[in-house]
Amino acid sequence: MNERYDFKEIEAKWQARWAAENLYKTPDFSDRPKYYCLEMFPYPSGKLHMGHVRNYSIGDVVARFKTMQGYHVLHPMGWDAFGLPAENAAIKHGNVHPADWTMDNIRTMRAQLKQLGISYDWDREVATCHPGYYKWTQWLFLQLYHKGLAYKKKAAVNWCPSCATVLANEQVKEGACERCKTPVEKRELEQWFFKITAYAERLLKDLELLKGWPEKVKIMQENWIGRSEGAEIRFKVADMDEEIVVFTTRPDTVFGVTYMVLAPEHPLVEKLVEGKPQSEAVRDFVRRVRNLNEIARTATDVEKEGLFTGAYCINPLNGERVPILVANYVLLEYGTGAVMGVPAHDQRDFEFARKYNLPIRVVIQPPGEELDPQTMTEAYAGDGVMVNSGQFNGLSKDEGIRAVIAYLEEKGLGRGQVNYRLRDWLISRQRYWGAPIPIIYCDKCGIVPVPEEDLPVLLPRDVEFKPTGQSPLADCPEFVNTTCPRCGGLARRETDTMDTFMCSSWYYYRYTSPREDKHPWDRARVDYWLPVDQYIGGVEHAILHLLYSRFFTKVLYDLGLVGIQEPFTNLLTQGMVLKDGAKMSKSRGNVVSPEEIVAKYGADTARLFILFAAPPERDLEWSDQGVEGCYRFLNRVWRLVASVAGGLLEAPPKPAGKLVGVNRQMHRLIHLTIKKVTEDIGNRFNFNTAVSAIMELVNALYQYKEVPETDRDPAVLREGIEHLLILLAPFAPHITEELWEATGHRESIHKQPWPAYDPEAIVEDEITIVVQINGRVRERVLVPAGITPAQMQEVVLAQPRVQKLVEGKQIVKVIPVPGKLVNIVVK
RNA sequence: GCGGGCGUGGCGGAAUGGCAGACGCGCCGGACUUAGGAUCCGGUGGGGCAACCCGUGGGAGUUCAAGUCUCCCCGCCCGCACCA
Repeated sequence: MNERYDFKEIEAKWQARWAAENLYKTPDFSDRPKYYCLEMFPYPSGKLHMGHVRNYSIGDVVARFKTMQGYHVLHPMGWDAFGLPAENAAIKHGNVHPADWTMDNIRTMRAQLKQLGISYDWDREVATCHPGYYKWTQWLFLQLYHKGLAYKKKAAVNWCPSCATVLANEQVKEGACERCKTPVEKRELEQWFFKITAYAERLLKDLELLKGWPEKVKIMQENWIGRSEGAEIRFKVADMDEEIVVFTTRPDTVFGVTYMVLAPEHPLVEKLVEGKPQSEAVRDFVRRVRNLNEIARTATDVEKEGLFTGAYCINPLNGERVPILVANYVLLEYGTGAVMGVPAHDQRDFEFARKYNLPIRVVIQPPGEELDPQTMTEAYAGDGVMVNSGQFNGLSKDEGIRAVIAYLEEKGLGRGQVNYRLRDWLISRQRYWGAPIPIIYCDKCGIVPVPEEDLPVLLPRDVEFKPTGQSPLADCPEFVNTTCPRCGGLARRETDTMDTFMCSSWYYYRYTSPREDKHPWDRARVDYWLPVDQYIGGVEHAILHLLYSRFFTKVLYDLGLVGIQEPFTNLLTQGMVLKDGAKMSKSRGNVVSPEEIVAKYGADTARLFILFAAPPERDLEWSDQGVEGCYRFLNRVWRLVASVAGGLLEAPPKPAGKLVGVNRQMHRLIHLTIKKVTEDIGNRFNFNTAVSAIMELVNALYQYKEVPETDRDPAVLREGIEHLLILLAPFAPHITEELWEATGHRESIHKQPWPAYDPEAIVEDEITIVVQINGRVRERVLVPAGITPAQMQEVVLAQPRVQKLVEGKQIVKVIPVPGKLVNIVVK
């Protein structure tokens, strides 16, 4: 065999052979237990970046490992292929069509994935921009529509002026567009929504089922859903036939209400100020606040500002007249857009009241303390006893909450209420490169869904991509003009397309039957493969994609289309790939391209480094020298195996009889390594320590090779080399396959069963135990392995060195830890 | 502000409450060599000639024993952010 490790030749050779032999093709069903290993599919942005390489290397180790363990593994790949960058490229360069741009990128990135040697079943590849796929995205939209879960409404929505489209709440980070960081604006638009809020409680509750998800992701979703319990209370407006409904988590403090605040956009504001001397000032204020963008509007450090409307409302519990104000700190979108002001027991109300000299009334007295509104420096939100609250005096906070709610319900003044921060999912996008929303508007019949047999509603190819703020499809008469499916009259198509998160909310079902054309998927196959056993991807999708996918799955369950309630049993969120302590980015100029690394060192080195440099959840610091180290290691493996490849298979596959000395030690290490690598991959996904165990095995095999041939057992050497290759195979599939062949094996290493360690092999006759005196290591003793704690103690105390050290001291206690150490406590 | 995570050699990182620093990088020394930035072997937390002592962000505590558990503090990272 070749003296040199020629990765270029080897990797090309095996990639071609694997493809020719369909090594990674997955039959639809099998008697073996199934395992669905899925990595988040990429947006085809151009070329792979290191984050992709990390994601897919991790997934590949898991898929290969599970396959070798005997599972029937589904490991597919596809493309989240609709989206803005394609369209932006078309706008920028003029002559490139988003479809062509996308397909070019897919070709490039598919080739790159193949170069990495990832074990995908490419026959199952899907692309969300393919009509055969988005037909079913549209079909699913219709199912939601028929179920009343897709609806159109006019609302103040997040508008990104740079992307020239609306965004879902989830796509707004710190008041700015998640994609381009442009501050978002509010626009009143009529848009399509999915009623995800109808599933808020289930999405929250079922987080408990997700035992295999990181706590962090579950907490983020929990916070995002933002459940809070309280009450809705109705305040009558004085001298007017109107009422203001507030949501509060503290109905026990209603007697402490000293004012009422409305959001500037609250629909009642105009009515309240009409004809009042305050009207102009209030209108000015509302206008000013509305013109601010989200960042300026919602930053916490913004000074609270408010104005009196001139109107009053009536506290339903004590009949008091309280002034109604408008203020910038009240949000229309949350609760009812109105807040009762209880300065004594809410910090925001407290600050606001101090600023505007509004009265502060204590209605909860903390234990062992007397709150005085004059001297208070902050609101008291804790538990205590109700005071100044009429019939409720003397109750605790929690008793008060229950009692007030009961009273409100009895008198018809309000009711207990659960509120969520989660809003409905806005799915309309004023862009071209997405799945058209399958809806037709007819002057006679109104909103008419496209009949299922007319799907897909195809995207027209020739469209002008001007970013005008409305969908480019609106300027395409051939697309817009149609006939009403109901009355046959002239009608217009919906021109907005769907949020691409809709496309990615169901792709993991499609992989099971990617070319099915009568249904979105084959039910038997979905029932067989789903849920995904292991999902792997970046934590940036903790809310967006993962929440939407959970929502979709629950809807599909309710529609009877799937039999599962949660799509992803186990989730692994991989850390970022950093260079010089920062995320790789073009603007920072610290990008390392996978292409260059693969060209210089090969795919096996690239994969190995990425898996070795850090555990998968943690951020990974890129190191060129670290890559060199992994390359050196593979060369070392190459030379080791090359030096013994010749007659390796002439030895028996495993040693027979009782082994002694170096042979026994080597045999033992082989099995310890099998144990460690199996546990590190299988139980904890600690690939870095698995690799280091394999490195130790290689170091030991080098030593063993130097042992004179007369003292060496060729069966042990064979066992060591073969297991080294098998254990390394999921990490470095090409070099191990080549060496496997070079040592005389006929069948692919990737079809070999994962080895089990022999418990007999790892037992020891003698062990070294540590002797501590007052917790400090003072001696080591070699003892028989089966020694009892009492014997351990005896042996240790008999050691001359121990006797010397405890001489003249009193032994207070001796603690033997079986098989490990003995600690002697002396005074 | 709230929630979560992290802090260990020169660096990436190992350590079911039981020998801190596995493995790799870097560095130092040696071997081979005309030469090597290839390869192989050895060394490598700090102090001390040594016995020993000191060391896991800082401080306290629990324990025979703490990187690991508890409390307080400091620093960095991530998420949410006036959510009533």
